[in-house]
Amino acid sequence: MPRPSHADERRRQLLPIVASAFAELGYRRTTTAELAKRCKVRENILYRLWRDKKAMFVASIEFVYALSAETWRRLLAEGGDGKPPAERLLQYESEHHGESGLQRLVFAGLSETNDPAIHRALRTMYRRFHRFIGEQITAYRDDRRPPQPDVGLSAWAVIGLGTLTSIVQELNLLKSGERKRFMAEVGHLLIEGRPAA
Amino acid sequence: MPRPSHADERRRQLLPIVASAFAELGYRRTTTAELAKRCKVRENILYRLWRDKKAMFVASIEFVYALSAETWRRLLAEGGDGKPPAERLLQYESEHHGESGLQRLVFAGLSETNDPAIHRALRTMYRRFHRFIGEQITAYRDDRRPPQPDVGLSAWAVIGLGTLTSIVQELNLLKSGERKRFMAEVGHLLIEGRPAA
DNA sequence: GTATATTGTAGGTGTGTACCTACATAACCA
DNA sequence: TGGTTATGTAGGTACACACCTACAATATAC
Repeated sequence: MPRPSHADERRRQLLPIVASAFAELGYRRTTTAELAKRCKVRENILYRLWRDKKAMFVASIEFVYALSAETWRRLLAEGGDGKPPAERLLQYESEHHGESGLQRLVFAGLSETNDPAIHRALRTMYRRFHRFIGEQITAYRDDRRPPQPDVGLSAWAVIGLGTLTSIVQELNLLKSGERKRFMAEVGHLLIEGRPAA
Repeated sequence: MPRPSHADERRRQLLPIVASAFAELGYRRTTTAELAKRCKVRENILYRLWRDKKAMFVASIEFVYALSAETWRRLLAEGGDGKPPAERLLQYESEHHGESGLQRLVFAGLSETNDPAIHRALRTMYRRFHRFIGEQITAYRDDRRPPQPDVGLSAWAVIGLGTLTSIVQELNLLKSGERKRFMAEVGHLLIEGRPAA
């Protein structure tokens, strides 16, 4: 029998490179030639690992989200000297926002394609994202002080907060310190239902 | 003397068509050929009105924002049977969100280009947007009930709310009714600093 | 009417790009 | 060792796209 295929492993090796290219350049400007160059392989090797460019993009979305979620889970698991988990998440994101490139992939997927497969991938990603945030908010909340806004709505709003933060960062609309304050104060308001002290 | 130039008027005629094409297709997929077709002119006529494709895009951003702001101003001016202005704005947007295509232009500008002129145009647009929303929130607030969150932060958060709503709509993540409720409840929380009754 | 500049038409051109074909090489299993 | 198949190399193709050139037509001011 012939050689066994190491395609899965190869995909795992190259996906981070592919994803970061898409996040940096968007969908259209990320040419398959550029991808090949960054991966240090020939184009048609990429085409042996994924059916087409679209499939590379979809895989990138899934990869980047999985990576982010994993990072957050680790952060939350490492035990937080008393601080509430959702607040730690927000603080972490206010310092590392944009690093994963997730938002840039979303913008690219929304504006550069009308592809149903890509939209499906984004939808699935957002649903997972929303559920994850919702779980953190629920875990964080203190039942003793209602009224608090609906968890589902809060979770969407927190995601929107992240999206806007990423735009604000991209366009240099707020300095780093202001951005952190924005994230912390509005985040608190959305989660707790009242302004921070 | 020769014929006078009607270029300004021509630009005003064509800009709505150009802008809606960019909003619908993004930057890259909006080819100059497609623009010409929709405008029912030859390509090089567009190139006589704007230096290049980038200039057409920048003009579109300015046009669409000006149009939105004008719509909101008219809405607020027409006197609102007792309702507070910011709430009417939010309600209006929850019903008409996405119609202007402003958010799609932002996504396109952010993901499909790295052009400084385009980023400058987006930055200016956001600053105006932020100031406008801030003014509405200030006008709306009731001084008798502190504590309320910082107006500047609230205004950014409201913009973020709009952005997320547009993504949610694009991806069909919430039904229309849920989207409206989201906009109303979170908007209230952001502006007033406490959940709606 | 005529000179002059604005409009409109027709057709490139050079480049970029997704994806493919043909073939050489090397790893694996019997 | 030999047969089979994964992996790598080199080059190509068909098309799409931003932008340009050359020229005809037409509207205005005198």
